Amino acid sequence: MPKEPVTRNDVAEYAGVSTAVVSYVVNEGPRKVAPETRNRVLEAIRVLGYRPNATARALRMGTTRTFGLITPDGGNPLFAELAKAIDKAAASRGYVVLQTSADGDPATERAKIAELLARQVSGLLLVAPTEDPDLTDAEVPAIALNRVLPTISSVRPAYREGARQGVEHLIGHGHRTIDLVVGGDGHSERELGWRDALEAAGLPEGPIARTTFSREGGYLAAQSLLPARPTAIFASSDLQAIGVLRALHESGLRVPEDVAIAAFDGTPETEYAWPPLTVIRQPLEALAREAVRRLIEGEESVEALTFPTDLILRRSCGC
Amino acid sequence: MPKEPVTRNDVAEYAGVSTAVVSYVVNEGPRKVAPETRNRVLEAIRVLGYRPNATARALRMGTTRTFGLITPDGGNPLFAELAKAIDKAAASRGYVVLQTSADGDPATERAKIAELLARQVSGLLLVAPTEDPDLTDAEVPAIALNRVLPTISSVRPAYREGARQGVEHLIGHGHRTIDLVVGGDGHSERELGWRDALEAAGLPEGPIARTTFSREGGYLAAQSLLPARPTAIFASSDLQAIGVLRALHESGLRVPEDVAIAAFDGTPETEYAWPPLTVIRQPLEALAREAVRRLIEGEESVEALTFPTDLILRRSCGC
DNA sequence: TTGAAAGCGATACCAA
DNA sequence: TTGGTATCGCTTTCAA
Repeated sequence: MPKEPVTRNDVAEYAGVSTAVVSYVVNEGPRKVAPETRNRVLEAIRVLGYRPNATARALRMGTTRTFGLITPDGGNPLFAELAKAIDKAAASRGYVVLQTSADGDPATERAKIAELLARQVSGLLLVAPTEDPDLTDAEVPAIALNRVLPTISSVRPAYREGARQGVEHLIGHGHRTIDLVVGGDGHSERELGWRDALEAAGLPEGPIARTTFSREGGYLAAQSLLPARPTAIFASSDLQAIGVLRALHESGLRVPEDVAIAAFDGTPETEYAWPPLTVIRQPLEALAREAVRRLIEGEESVEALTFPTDLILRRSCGC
Repeated sequence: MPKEPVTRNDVAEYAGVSTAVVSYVVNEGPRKVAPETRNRVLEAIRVLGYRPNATARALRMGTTRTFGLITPDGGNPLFAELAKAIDKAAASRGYVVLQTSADGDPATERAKIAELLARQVSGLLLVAPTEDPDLTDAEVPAIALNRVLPTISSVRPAYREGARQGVEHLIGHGHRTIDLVVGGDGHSERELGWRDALEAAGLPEGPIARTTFSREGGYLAAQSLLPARPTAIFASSDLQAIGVLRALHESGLRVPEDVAIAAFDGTPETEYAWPPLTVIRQPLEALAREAVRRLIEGEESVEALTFPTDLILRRSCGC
């Protein structure tokens, strides 16, 4: 049964002081309060079960201490992990996170951004946004994660270097051709990293299968690659690698004996894939912390900062 | 560069009307506005790029149209899927969701609840809470998902019937013993469903391995079960089943030829496990919709509603 | 050290 | 049909 909310007025009355004093006590400033008065107020707060109204506070202060977070798909394990890291980083600074999915659809994305702006979020975190948002008359800092945009600040993993490292590792196992399963628009940095490694080793570019960033995408891509008998495949995401694994199993191919695999991302799912996947792990915690820091500290640099990845060796590459 | 926010006053001034009229136009009520005046106001809104301040509105109206969502772990694929479904259900009703993780820790859970209450959420969604929250002097409706609590409303999958159905299916494949890998406190409904099925078939209870709701938990549990040569294992969660699979693969056991498996939950990950897992799928969308509906419509029933699960047959059971 | 009061932006009643 | 204004709960300046 909903009860009447207890306000600062009730507390003031109960303690026999003015509302200003209650405020001083609650916020420990900006004026000092006599210890005895302070105790009366504290007692009143306790007895009445008073909880300051953050909405009123936000209106007065001009800040909600709330971030808006938009991902393409909250169900994607990578984004779920990233969201969790962001929540943690935000919580440690006293912020909370309004999280929502945009389904990778530009129109939905715009609508969600508008909704979050109307709610006066103190900052916007856009994970892999589909387009450059129009924030010109927004009073709010924004940062893109895992995608570089012209007009807003961004942080991302060192895609190119990470991919290169993964492919180099595969090459180190003696493979002369490394197939690529890649998502996105064909200008991905992960693809460039794959090229870098091949070129550095004087190897020709292997076959490329372009697809979506999903398990099914990886599965279909692998099916298109298999007739040519690949010996090693690099996948641009975990999910794709999982799909690749399935295609290989169905074909009776052994991993890593017949085909070696490595993938970008490194979500927990890969550790329990069969065989366990060698991955380039995204530094999600570092990305989250830096993004939150920039938002809070109002760092306006549009410079796209990059965070180093981790190569995690497991069975799928042949190690 | 942060700009000055445009307020309703600016719009009123620009349009040459009072602030009340702006409000009438924005909210399409509660008073009628002459078409011509209305157009002037709309024009002003457009030109100035006015966005109503939801914080002020919330203060005035006494509702934020925001839900608080607490899960034990945002990184868990099941909870991520559920959160996504909740976001969708909430968004369709004009609500947004403040999502946070409590790490399955009661103290953290209490702190997060307090934080969300202070922020005046319009409702609280608690996924698998660790304890019965003290909401006695909160003005807010709450609902538990996937866990029944004495003092608050709840919705959950038909754990017992679902588990029973899964185990029955395994029995239908001719297994005379069904091992159980189960998480939680030992009073789980999933365990009861397993018993139901065994009893109905006149079969003795198979071995039980109690562990955590995680991949690693399933892995360790399976290792403890394997020496006795099980022919079928039912896991109380997807994650555990994934861990079981790994243990089986490492032992060189074939699934489903040597050991059949079925599991509760049905997250997308199971479809791409090797072999694909037969699962009891939780009706996440239905759970989310009902939870949101109850919160919005203020249904105070403490009755614990249950939603039917889906048995999804894949390779791991022997089908 | 404490209190009175203005003001954050929006809603909606009461008058005009 | 439109406008003036009290109010939501809180913070903080200014005065006492």
